[in-house]
Amino acid sequence: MNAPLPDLPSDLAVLLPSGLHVLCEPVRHARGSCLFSAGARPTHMFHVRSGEVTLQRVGVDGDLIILQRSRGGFIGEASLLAERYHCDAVALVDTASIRIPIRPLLDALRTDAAFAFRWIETLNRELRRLRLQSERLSLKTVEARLLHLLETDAGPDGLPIASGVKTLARELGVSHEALYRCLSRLEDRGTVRRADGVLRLVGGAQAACPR
Amino acid sequence: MNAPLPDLPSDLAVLLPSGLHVLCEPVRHARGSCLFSAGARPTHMFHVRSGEVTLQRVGVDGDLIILQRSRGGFIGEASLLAERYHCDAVALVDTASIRIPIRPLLDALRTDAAFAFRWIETLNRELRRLRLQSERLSLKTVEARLLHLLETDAGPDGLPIASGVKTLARELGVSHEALYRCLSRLEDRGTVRRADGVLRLVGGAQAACPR
DNA sequence: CGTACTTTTGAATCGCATCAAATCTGGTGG
DNA sequence: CCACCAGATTTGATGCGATTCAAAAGTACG
Repeated sequence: MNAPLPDLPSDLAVLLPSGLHVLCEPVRHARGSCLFSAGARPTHMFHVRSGEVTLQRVGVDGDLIILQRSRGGFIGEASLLAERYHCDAVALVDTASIRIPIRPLLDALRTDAAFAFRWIETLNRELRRLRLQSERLSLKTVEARLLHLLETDAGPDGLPIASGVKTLARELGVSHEALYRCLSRLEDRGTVRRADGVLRLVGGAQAACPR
Repeated sequence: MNAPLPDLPSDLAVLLPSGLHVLCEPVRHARGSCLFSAGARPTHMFHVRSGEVTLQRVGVDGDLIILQRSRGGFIGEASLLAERYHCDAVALVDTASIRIPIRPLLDALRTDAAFAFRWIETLNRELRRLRLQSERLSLKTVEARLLHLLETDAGPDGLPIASGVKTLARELGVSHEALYRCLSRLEDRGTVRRADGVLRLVGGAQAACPR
């Protein structure tokens, strides 16, 4: 009975079949709140519009592992078919998302081949991103990992780090002290510039990195 | 014009629509040969039946990075929609696969919603596997990474390492020397047993690892 | 039998984790 | 407005684990 949302963003409007448009709901998440928690049964799929969300899990020793950081796009696509979430989704800053109920989403995927194909394209992008993350984590030094992230993940405006360097450190799988030291070294050397919440690679100094 | 293959394995026969069955071709790859190479245009999708294949890429410094190791299942799902392969697929041992031409596969995905949905399930499994790999690579010690791999990737018969420990080392993102040392330490301690090409965790000694 | 590769052990070095402490920051309440 | 607190940022010192280089022993294969 919702009125059609005039503000459903165009990327989502194109991706989703029109039957689902009316089921989309904008949601706001305060900094620190969970979009969902490990163990819960998935009922909604979230599409992050603004803000920042991490998928994280508490490791064996109580240390926090960041599986994914998202500043836009779907979060937890892999949970679409799962019985339970395998990790927490936490808003690191105030975040806006659009949520879609999973049941109708699944029904649409089962019956609408064109939509299913667009979803496959989405999943493929996600696969490539995860490949890059694995590649990044297999690098051995903090500097190499950071540069790899800047080369593969930063937009033309650089890499937003509104949620702080400590989060970035966990995403790179290093201690925040090591990352702070690496950052000032790179700044001294002029390779990287840091300004109000954005990291930027300076110059074409980018070490050639395939794709 | 091929005769229907009497030996199309049942998992593939169930996944693929019958129209594609006749297009499937068994292929054999000698140890060391490439199923495909970075830069080439994807024409076929490969499903590994036996043997072992890695997706690998040469890093900036000429070091080899293993993106994925497969002992069965599709290889390079993410390349289905790509213009070019982004990495090499190399047979580490003599390998048998079934290859399917991509064009008809894409056509089927576009029009057959049920098949597209089964493909989405396949991609979701792949996503979860890659998440586990990222989680593994964010662990800091060789021992933790190896145990994580054994807990998440080993079957009831243990983990086959027919292709050698050096490959395993690269998959874990560590030097082979470090892995050899770690292995003998774990064997001395009785945590792990190594026998003709198979690694096995001994006892219920598994450090509780979620999923 | 020789070649190529893997497996194994040793020793030196390096980078990072860790612990500790000081400074800076934004936000809250008196 | 100021005092205060929690968290982020920064710097320093220490130890550990992994990398790296080196070399020897084992193994498969032609």
